Amino acid sequence: MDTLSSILYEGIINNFSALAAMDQPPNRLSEQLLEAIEERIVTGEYPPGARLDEVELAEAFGVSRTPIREALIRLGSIHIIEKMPRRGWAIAPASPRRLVEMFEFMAELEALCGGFAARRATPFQLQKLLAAHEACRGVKDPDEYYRLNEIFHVALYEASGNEFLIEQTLEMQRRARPYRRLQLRVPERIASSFAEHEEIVRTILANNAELAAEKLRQHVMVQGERFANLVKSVEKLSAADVKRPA
Amino acid sequence: MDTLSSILYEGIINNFSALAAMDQPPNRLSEQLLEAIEERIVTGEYPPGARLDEVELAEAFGVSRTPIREALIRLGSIHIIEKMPRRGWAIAPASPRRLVEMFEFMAELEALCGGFAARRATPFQLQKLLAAHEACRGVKDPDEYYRLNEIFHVALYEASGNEFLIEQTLEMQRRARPYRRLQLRVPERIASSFAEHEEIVRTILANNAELAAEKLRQHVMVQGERFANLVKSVEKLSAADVKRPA
DNA sequence: ATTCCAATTTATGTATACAGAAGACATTAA
DNA sequence: TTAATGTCTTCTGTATACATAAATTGGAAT
Repeated sequence: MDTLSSILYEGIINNFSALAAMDQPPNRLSEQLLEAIEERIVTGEYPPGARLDEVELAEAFGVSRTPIREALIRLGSIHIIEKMPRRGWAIAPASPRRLVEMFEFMAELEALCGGFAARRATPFQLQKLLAAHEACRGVKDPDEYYRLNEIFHVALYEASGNEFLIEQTLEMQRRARPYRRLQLRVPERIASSFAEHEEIVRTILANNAELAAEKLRQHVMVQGERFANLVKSVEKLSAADVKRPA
Repeated sequence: MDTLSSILYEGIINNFSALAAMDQPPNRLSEQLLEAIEERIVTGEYPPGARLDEVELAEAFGVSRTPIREALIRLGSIHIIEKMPRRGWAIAPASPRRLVEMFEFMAELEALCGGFAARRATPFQLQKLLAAHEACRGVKDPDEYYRLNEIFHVALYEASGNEFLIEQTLEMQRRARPYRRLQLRVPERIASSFAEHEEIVRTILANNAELAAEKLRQHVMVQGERFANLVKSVEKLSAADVKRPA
């Protein structure tokens, strides 16, 4: 399906000599497995409630249980899956409620970044933010805009000047990304998104922390516009695919 | 030292037959190792910056690398330790700046919880919050107050009603714990802390989200009162204890 | 003497083997 | 027919063995 899967598939064929050798800078078969499994969870290939059997997964990916275990443990640590006693791992149901809470939290983190940025951003950071914003101007292609949009947001985080906050927000962004994928990226949204960015940048440049925070909260949550859709789709997905919650 | 260590020690002596058999309901040697290692980190036995070598730990606890690895991976997932490429695991070193950023972030999370609690807490949650607050009344012993204080704050998180936020804040609390150790807990602080709690609870009960958030920000950051001390001591500590940053 | 290359050692990730406990299934007895 | 007990199979956790990549050290050459 994606490059990751094909790499892994390649690995199976080559009995992993290729994969093991391929390991560029970032080693970690388990890392790739983590992402692969996360991907499958998010796409619904492994639906909420489904069991994740170590042996099955190991066979499916053509690896031993060890890296699978590692990946599962890490997925468990970020609460994407849960371990039931003697029942193995299961995908934590991504309830609509949880998604809302997650995005609400994300919105607050971004608001925090915006507020800090308005108060403390250095000229250099503001310059980068502005540049990232300008790079979005006139972009029509949704995928391209999506990419540049992420860069803009990262620039915003960095303008907060709090390394710790930046790390945390980046991680949240990563965690939320799988679910964002479900969102329809309609072209009409691009214009309004860009307009909101514009306002946000202005507000930050004007050192209006409160307003910047509020605008960012709105901006992230406006995804709630299509959020209803997202939640609905997940709801259907859950209702349809769950075999038995048992 | 603690029961956990002694259990593990017992296990070493008995070549783990005892331990393996002891495994009441919650098996998991790795779980115990996780707690044991975290304990040692929190108490400062493994200070910030220290390396955690898999084989050393395995030998120290008399177990194989596997459960140690599992524990380390989990500690890494919650950012209590970090894995440096080819340098093994290490307890995240705490520069004064990073500590400030961390507590600032923590303060914002708590403020968030407080704000949400003021807006949405259920009567039951408020009741629990109030109970946790009352439990602190009149407590003189710093350690005991510290313990009850944590319970109060957890009750606050839970009153936010956002599961995701709760998880995140609890994780941050856990993450910050190793560094809190450095704080001097002076008895005089107890009274003012309690008074602040009192105000916070009142404000939340009055549904004043903005003010509750602000008071919590202050409350957590007042640790900044002794924060200067903390930072200073860490600064000295860093200067003195670090062998070579390499 | 300094630098570069090679070789040996160490560390880290993965595979596999093993053990113990829990659950399931079947058989027997009441 | 149902319940209980015993066995067998499966599953999960831990240990160990192995392979590879990186780092360090030593030697040689410039």
